[in-house]
Amino acid sequence: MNQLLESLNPVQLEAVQHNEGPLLLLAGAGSGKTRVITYRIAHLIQDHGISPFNILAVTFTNKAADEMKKRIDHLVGDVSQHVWASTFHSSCARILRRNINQIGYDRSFTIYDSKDQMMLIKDVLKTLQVDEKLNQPKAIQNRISMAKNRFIRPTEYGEKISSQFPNNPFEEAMPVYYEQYQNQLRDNNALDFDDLIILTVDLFNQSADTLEYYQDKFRYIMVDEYQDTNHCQYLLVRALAAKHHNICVVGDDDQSIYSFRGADINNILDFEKDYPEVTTMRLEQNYRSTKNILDAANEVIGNNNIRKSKRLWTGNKAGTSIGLYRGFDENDEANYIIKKITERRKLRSTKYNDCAIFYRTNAQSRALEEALRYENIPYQIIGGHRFYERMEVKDILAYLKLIINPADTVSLRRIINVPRRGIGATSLGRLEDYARQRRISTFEAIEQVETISAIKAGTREKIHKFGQLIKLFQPSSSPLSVIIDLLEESDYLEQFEKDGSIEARSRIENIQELVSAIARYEEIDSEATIAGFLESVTLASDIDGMADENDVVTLMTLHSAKGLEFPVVFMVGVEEGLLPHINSTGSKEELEEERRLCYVGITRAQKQLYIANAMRRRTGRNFESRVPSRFIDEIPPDLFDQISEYQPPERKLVSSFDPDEEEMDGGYFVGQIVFHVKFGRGRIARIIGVGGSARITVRFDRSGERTLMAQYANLQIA
DNA sequence: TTCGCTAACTTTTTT
DNA sequence: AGTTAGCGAA
Repeated sequence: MNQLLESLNPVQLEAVQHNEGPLLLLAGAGSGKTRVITYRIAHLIQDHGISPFNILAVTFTNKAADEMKKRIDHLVGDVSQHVWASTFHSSCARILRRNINQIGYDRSFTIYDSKDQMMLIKDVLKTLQVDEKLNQPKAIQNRISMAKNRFIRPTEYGEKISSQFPNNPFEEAMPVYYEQYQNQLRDNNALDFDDLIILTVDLFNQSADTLEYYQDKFRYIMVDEYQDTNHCQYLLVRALAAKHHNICVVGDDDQSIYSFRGADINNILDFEKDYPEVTTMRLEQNYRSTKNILDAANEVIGNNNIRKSKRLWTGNKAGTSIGLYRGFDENDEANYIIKKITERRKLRSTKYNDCAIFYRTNAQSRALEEALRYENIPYQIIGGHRFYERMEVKDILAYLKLIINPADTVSLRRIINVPRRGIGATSLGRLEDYARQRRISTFEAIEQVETISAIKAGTREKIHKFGQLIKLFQPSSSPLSVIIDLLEESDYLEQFEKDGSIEARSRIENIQELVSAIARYEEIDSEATIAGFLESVTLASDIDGMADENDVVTLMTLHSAKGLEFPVVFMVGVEEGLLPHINSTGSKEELEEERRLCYVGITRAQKQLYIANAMRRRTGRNFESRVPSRFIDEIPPDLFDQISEYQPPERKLVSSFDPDEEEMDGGYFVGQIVFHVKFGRGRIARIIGVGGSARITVRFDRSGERTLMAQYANLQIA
């Protein structure tokens, strides 16, 4: 251990050796904070005789937690497995599985992901007979989540939030929606993501004994990525640390990128106020990136005002210049990246593995994927359509959820007629009416279905059979045996087997993959339960599924990239409207968060950074002209390679898009002969504006002058 | 009453 | 691309 300590720089060493009392560690990007946290834990265990049972380390993703465990294991060996290293959500789920009965929930509760949540909100709106167009479920979901993050209850919502929006019918209705939603959750014995945190805080508020138990258990607490905690998580940490004050939080206000999820940057800025006796340390030496890359990052983030002032420095050499490319469109942008990857692979033995491509929105991955596939470059995409959100996977998971928690009507509704059993919306509605009248769950109504005269006898029998199917399985049986029997008994696969299409085949493969996932889970966990598997699945994050051992290029959003590093980084779509995103340029705060996002992207790069954008980009049906991001202007020009731009080929480009799309291109010119479906042949007289919104005036042979919108004109070029 | 087909609409970031 | 509303057929 002592030998290990020698490898730390003075500040890192000081942080590792600071054991008692609150510690605020402001750790810049690439400053070795994970190293500090793991060494600190190892130091506590080995040199101070602290029991690993008394240590809680909270990270942002399960992957980060696993990584941390691995590194602690490396330092101290097997005892490391007793350290609680997990995410906020997983830790809380674990606590609630033990103690939630103290606050009136059943310990077999189900955790709803955001899709389940959405179903429930839609159901609430339907019951209240509210128009979904005026009161969008997504907006409601957002409001509720934000309220929960701020520890605001349905009863307090009106006073604390709605009152700030006078004469806003939507805001005024919110308390009702929120309350109904929460009631529904409770009736279903279900918790959403935010409930995991808020109910743990409730538990601690209501039971002093339980709180004290966990305070004493977690005498040493470490929170990573503290800048991304929300108010509710702050309350949780504060409660846990209140007795012993051995709380070490690590964060970087410059990397706070989750305010849309309720992250409160004040949690880090105000830590010193909460704990007056706090020791604050700054890790400002960057070990990750070349000087050029770090200089670019520093210059960009220097334009933010709301931050603790600091400047990262590095002893690393300047390295190569930053590549900047302005492509013709998203396909050209993708081709540039592929060219660079292939080039590097040939010249300097860069592996695919070393390369990552970051974008602002998931939709941007499409063009990149197509290009990579065309060139046969192996890649993995993090996020987007997650495996566990695939329709067929969710169906099977819903079966499992219903087996362990029959009160879960969201899952019940999902599968009662999947595969088709001849139980339609009308019968289901009658079943639910019956349940509502008797104040029983829908599943209990199924058990009494023979007595429901409103449902036809034939359908009653079908519903009864469905009930029997679910009751066939024991919640306590081994997950693997249950899923195998379930696939057999439910005839679920038959619908795809009959189909035989590629799509159906891939669905069957996905279910097989789910079975193997359960098998793997059973191998790892000696106390495997269905509930445990479902929990690990629901709380898994995109990043958790990332494989670092395969030689593939990795694609992900800038948000997902946080905490990672790659030798070669490509940032694409660095344009106004995308980064900063169009929806986040309303306020100074939002814009600064976009800048931090850009900063996070830049600082992921170790050796080489490429920044790319496009002159025009396809948005839905149309093309839009795009302007380079203001963040590019914030990088000193001398850090860039010679700036390259799309060069139109001599002859007309044989493009990869189909002719229909080509017409919506701004590639018209005055004097051009064009054909219109209705107006026939004509010559372009004037063009006002650019891109899809341009107005083109055409002098038609038959019908005279007409002005058309470029995007709708549908002109054939002669 | 259930089911399958077509057409329209939407995409910021996520535990 | 994936969901959803609406319509006609079984």
